[in-house]
Amino acid sequence: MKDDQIDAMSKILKSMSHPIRLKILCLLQDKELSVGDIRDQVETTNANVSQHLNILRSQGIIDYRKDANFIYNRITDKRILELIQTMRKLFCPTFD
Amino acid sequence: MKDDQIDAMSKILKSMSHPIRLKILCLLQDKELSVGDIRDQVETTNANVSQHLNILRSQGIIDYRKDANFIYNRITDKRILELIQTMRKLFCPTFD
DNA sequence: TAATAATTATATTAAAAGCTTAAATGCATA
DNA sequence: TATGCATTTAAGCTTTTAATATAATTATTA
Repeated sequence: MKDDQIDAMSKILKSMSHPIRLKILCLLQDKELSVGDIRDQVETTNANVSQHLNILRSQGIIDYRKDANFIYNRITDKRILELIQTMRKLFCPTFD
Repeated sequence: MKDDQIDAMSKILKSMSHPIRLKILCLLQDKELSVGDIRDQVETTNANVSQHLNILRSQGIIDYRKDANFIYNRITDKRILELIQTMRKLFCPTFD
């Protein structure tokens, strides 16, 4: 277990450890969503969602595609998909 | 996905997201260790290790047993064991 | 050009995270 | 009981950075 692996993993965990960002990641498990979609489910402002998305983007966790003046976000890193699924299985028994 | 489940999970992630604490959890995967053992592997002071252990204890992630004037720490929560194993599998390919 | 979606820039506030140092506790043994 | 070792706790300090609000800006469409 190398120290730089530890460091890399803790950065990822840290970026996932904010309630809003974790919720965003859960929402993006099975679909892509626009910033506005996310803002509706996570109750906050557009700018705030955008700022949180930037943090996740800078970690390479999520990506986006542009369509008209909408930005659709999705999880790029398959490892993150699996990690979140494991977490839901472990910590959210009923899985909803 | 309930909001309080999200909150609970983000607290756990946050407590795991410090390099020293994550390293401690990795070290405790397959064995129990005293505070001094941990201090040797994570290079810092006794007091600092103790403080990090307290954070993990307060989340119910680790537990300890006392033997003479040594305190042996171990991971109590089996979910944490599985979560870390998943993370190592995903993010540390060579798995060492 | 007007309207909508999203980003960026800026600032502010708070807080809180992390570490160091030193003192205190607990246990064992001489 | 006195000493030494392992650990914890307390206090303080520094820094930083985290999170959000607000307002301005970009980009796209119509």
